[in-house]
Amino acid sequence: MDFEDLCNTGLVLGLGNYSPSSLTSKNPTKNGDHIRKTAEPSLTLSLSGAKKDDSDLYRQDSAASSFPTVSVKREREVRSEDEEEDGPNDRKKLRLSKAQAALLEESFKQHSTLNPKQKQDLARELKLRPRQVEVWFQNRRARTKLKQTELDCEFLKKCCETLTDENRRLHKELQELKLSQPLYMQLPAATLTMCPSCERIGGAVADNTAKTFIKPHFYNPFTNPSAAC
DNA sequence: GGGGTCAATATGCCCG
DNA sequence: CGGGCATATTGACCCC
Repeated sequence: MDFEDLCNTGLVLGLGNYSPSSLTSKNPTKNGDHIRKTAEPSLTLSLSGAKKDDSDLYRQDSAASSFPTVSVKREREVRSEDEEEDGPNDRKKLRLSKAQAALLEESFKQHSTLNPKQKQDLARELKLRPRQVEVWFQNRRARTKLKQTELDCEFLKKCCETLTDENRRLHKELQELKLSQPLYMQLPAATLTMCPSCERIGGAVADNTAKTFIKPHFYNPFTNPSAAC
């Protein structure tokens, strides 16, 4: 479901400051900035290798790296044979070990972005490249945001359902009230006037209808403040 | 085999 | 202008 669907119910949701733009990953294209504005600024520290190249610089280690803590090998190293021949072209799938993932998660809980020192330390601790840690955090933030978007969507959907029900209920109530009230009560209030002296309702300004039924006892000071009967 | 997950890559924007 | 970031996409891998 997308946000448009939500809005097509004919209801207008008043949900405080909720901004639909934070919802629509539909057209996220350029600006991820609404997120970043709130994120902590981080210093930059460049590693000697170029940005895009460090993966190549370190590519070999995808097979070699293991996380020391529990001497965990890579999680699903079923295909250990291929890993020997770590060709230059292959983009093998590194699977982080449970211990690595746990530590990354732990760290993410504390701060969803890393400054260069944190990145370095974490990378060292995990026996990963800083770039890998960085990528992991990027992906992790993306996952978090996606999940949050889904939750927001669910929430709005619920709101929409609730309001639709409420709207239906109120319509029904109004219908019932209309049926149970005297006829003049069914006139729009603004068309009714009440004589200040006798306190009886006069009809609307040029009402033909009011003649036919009991004089209503409403007074509209704006239409006829000093009018007498 | 196809769908899901996730690390890695590509791209574009923003900010210092 | 370079680095960091968000976002989209790719591709390896797993599981049913």
